[in-house]
Amino acid sequence: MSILESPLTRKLSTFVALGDGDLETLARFHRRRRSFLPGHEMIHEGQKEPSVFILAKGWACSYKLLPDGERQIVDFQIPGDFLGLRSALLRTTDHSVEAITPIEASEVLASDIFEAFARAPRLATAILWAASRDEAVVVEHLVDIGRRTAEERTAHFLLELGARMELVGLGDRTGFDCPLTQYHLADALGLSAVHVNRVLRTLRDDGLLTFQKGRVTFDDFSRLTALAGFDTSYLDQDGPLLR
Amino acid sequence: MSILESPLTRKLSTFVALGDGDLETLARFHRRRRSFLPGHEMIHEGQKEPSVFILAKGWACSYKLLPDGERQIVDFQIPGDFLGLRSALLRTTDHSVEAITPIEASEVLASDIFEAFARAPRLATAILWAASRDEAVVVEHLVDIGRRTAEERTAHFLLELGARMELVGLGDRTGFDCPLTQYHLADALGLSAVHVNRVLRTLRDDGLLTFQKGRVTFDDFSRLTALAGFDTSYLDQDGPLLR
DNA sequence: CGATCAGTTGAGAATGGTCAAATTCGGTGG
DNA sequence: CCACCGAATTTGACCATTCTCAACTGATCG
Repeated sequence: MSILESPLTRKLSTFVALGDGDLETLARFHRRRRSFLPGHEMIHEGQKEPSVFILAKGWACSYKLLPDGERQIVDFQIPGDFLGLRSALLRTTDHSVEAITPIEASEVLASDIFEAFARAPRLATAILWAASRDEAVVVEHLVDIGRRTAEERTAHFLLELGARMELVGLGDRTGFDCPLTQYHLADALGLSAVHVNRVLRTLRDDGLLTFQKGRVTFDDFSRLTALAGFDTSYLDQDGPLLR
Repeated sequence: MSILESPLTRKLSTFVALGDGDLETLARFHRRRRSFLPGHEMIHEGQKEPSVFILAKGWACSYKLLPDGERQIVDFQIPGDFLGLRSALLRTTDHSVEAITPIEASEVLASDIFEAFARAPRLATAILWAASRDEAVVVEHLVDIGRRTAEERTAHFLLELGARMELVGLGDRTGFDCPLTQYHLADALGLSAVHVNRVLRTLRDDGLLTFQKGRVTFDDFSRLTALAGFDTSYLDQDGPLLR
């Protein structure tokens, strides 16, 4: 795959048009190709040397574990997303990242990123934009868990994933392929797996959304966005690409 | 107050020792002093021109409102914190910020920050560190709401605020002055104000923590941290300043 | 063909919400 | 100094969302 069609390039281009120098620097990020199997813990909480990856293929999740063994999934990462970027500057990594599917990723050294900041300011801005957007996603996730009912929350979260998949060309408003289990959803949404199951059932029975056999189908997109109160503006992705 | 004793300088110095050039650039951030009264909405969700402030005195909160009028507070800002930094690169601001107490702050232009990146790379790194730390705080807040019980959550949240206050010289492990109402806490913790009241009561009755008359008192710091499972490492503040 | 893992369903319990009514407390004006 | 006001806090009674435990189904895989 050429750098021009990579999910990350596609995503960053939503924000700024990248020049040849930017693309060249970006290509240099992709020299250390690595593969991981499902379940592999790519980044460990407490790690002293930060690792940063760019996800090219597959899904991962970042999470924190509590003393009692409970898990909170902070976010899922899809192609084009950075893994571990936030911890690049912290002296110890504050979360873990696990491969959900088989993964192909590029390992990036923190020093490569800092060099890029000096060499390709346009690209640097785009990377900071991606980081800001990732944080906006986490903030909206916080709102999901804090103030939305289980149904609104589930609908909102899956709509967001759909919008993010669409941005990298892996989905549209009919739905997207989704390798998550109901346990993953439960740990992300702060619910029990049993309750997630019941919520998915009522959403399906109401003709709103189907989560089955590795695919999320938006059965009634407009009623679903209304139920969830979903407004894409926080994703800041209605840019050059879409308009 | 000299730039050397400002809460922000104190905080950033935890991460790197700033040189004269850095301090000079930092001083230049403080040219536009502004004051706000309690309740004033300093930053509005949906705003097209981003505003960034550095908080010198007082407390603020960043939040999002839902269609049904419910509010989720994302974070409280205390002296030394940035307001609106995350939105500096997004094309429309994704949250609002309101003054809780009377506030003194410096307004910073996004362009000033970018200039600083070119001119004072050490300072730039420190600012990115502060932004990463802010995000780590939001992530831990997500864990609070998603996977901790109301009591653990309340204890953890107040312990975190205490640690942050300590970093800027406004608190210690006996407690800190805190202008929040129980409604603020409720909107931050994803609980009802009534339940927050009950939780605070049991924490007080158990001799763990007192939240009263504008002050949070840690009555039994070690039992409290044990209950909350509080580990400061995500705050990444055990740096030059403290050891 | 067992074993394992994801998904389903039911019943009862618990955490936290809602509604409504005090009570306290810091001001403010008389 | 005192009466009063509004905001914040407190408490009780009842309700509902969500959890836990437990059992059962169905698909996949060596």
